[in-house]
Amino acid sequence: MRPLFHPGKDDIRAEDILHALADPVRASIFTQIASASCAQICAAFSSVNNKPIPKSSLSQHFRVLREAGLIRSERQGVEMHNTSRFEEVEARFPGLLPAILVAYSSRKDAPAKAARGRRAGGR
Amino acid sequence: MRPLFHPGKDDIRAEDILHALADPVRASIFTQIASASCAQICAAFSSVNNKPIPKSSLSQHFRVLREAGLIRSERQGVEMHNTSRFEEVEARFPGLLPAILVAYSSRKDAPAKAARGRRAGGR
DNA sequence: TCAATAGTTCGCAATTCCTGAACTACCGAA
DNA sequence: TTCGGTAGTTCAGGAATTGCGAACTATTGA
Repeated sequence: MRPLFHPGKDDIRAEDILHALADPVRASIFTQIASASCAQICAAFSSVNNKPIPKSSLSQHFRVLREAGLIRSERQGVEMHNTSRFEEVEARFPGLLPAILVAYSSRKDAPAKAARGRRAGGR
Repeated sequence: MRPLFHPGKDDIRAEDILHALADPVRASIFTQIASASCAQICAAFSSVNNKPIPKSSLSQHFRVLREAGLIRSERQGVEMHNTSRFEEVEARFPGLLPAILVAYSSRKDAPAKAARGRRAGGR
């Protein structure tokens, strides 16, 4: 198993942060990470949404978050310990994460209205 | 030609904003839009970077920005008039756009270090 | 050593993205 | 009205990315 890559604090890039958090699933994972394991997140998704996310997909999501510099993953015994790198990201891009998290938390939009008819007839 | 889709102010979604601005090219377009036409943006990219962006790609970028609710595009004679919807987005997601724009403008990262060795051997 | 648990990696299908070519829309001149 | 030029959109295909089941790796406890 290859060692997990974590970008250095100064290598964190705005586009990686935005890309990582542009996926609502990953944004949700990130907000739930107060030191949660992958399995706990997985269980949470299974119960809240009734759509259980496959663990391979979840692993990929964690990788994207990790390589964007948003979380740090360390093995602790048999499971993985994920911690937020909020402070580091905040130091590099002040105000960015709070603004994004607020934007997501304020979504009162109807839940996933199936593309809401946009891109009508779209490719 | 299909009429251009613009989401209503309250239909703007955080994930669309983040996805649209996760692309440095689009972020750059957005910051340059003080009422610029597609052709002007295109010319700007040709001169600044020496990599001219094909107009079809540019058109797609504009579409993503438009459908995310970030810009408004209106035909004015033979060319397209793009204006920022900054205030509307700001009203819906306070602080989001300023934080993102600041994050991009503060990038002092070495220009495109060719993936910086990350994802070593990565898929 | 074996079984169980947690997560990663592989491989392929599905989706999305990029871009040259063709097309549409508008304008001005003949 | 027709032609020619300019500006931008749409189409089609290949490239790149993503999603996910299956196989694999790592660690612990019996």
